[in-house]
Amino acid sequence: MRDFSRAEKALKAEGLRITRPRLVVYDYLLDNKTHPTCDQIYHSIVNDYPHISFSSVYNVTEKLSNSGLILKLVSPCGEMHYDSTNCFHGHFYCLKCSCVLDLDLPDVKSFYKPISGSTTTSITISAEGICPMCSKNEQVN
Amino acid sequence: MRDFSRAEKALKAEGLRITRPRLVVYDYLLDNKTHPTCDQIYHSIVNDYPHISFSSVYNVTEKLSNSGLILKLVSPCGEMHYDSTNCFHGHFYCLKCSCVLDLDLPDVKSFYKPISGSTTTSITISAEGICPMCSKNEQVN
DNA sequence: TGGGTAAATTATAATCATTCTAAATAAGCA
DNA sequence: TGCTTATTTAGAATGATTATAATTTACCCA
Ligand SMILES: [Mn+2]
Ligand SMILES: [Mn+2]
Ligand SMILES: [Zn+2]
Ligand SMILES: [Zn+2]
Repeated sequence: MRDFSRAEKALKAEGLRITRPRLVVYDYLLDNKTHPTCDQIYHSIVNDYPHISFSSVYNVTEKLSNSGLILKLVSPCGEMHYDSTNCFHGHFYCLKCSCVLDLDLPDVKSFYKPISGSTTTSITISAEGICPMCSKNEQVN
Repeated sequence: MRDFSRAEKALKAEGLRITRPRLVVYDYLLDNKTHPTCDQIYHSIVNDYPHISFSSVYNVTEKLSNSGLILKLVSPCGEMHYDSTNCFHGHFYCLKCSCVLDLDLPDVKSFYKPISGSTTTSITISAEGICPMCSKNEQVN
């Protein structure tokens, strides 16, 4: 059994009920900064927690992202990835292996000018291309 | 019958075959800067061109975006929108009415530092929130 | 100008990530 | 401990997009 204390603390701080699916999914995201999809989360945790359902992974990621504990990212092909690093940063999407990498970016508010009369909830900066690993493999082939 | 000369010229310049679906879809996008989805494009043009198929709208937008004539945008909920303004600019996605608005942004290359060893194909900057129209309507209610 | 050929279109079926539904279960409070 | 309500769960449904395969068309060349 893993130590879920960090996940538990964060859930409590948000006033969310402590449940096994939430602990397992959130702890997985805290430990794995790979920006997984729900499918990847499910398959990564189902061995250690056989009773978890696909539905719960979807429900939990939805709840956690609505509460702001995690980020919900949409890839260039429209698939949803989740990220427990919830402070502002950009993402690089590899067109070959579909991996998602973090980008360090300067403060975005310095140049963002909202449309007059609009309210902005979030800003996203992303890039797509070929990741270092795939670039290396291409040279070999 | 509309004047498709601008669309035809651009298709020729890209070495693409001139077909009715391509002319109709591309001309529609040149005239309507609303960032429509394939579904919206189809329903907007089907009255004037009853023989067009859904498949063709998907095929044409795919072909035009692969050739660079149009941009393919992915919304925060993962749906694809198309834009005949193919130079760099950002987009604002309204969470209420799902409209997509253009954002003027400074040159992005000034602050983007690619991950070492990676190749970048494109950079995207987007914001989400409530558009001016929806903000105004909210005040009334 | 009229085939020939590869490309594009079309209708339809298939895919598949995500959402919905409703019954069973469990968290948290008194 | 028991109550109330939120959460979980399995399974079905959804819907945007993609795949398939037959028909049609663009356009090159003789
Ligand atoms: Mn990240
Ligand atoms: Mn635009
Ligand atoms: Zn890669
Ligand atoms: Zn709006």
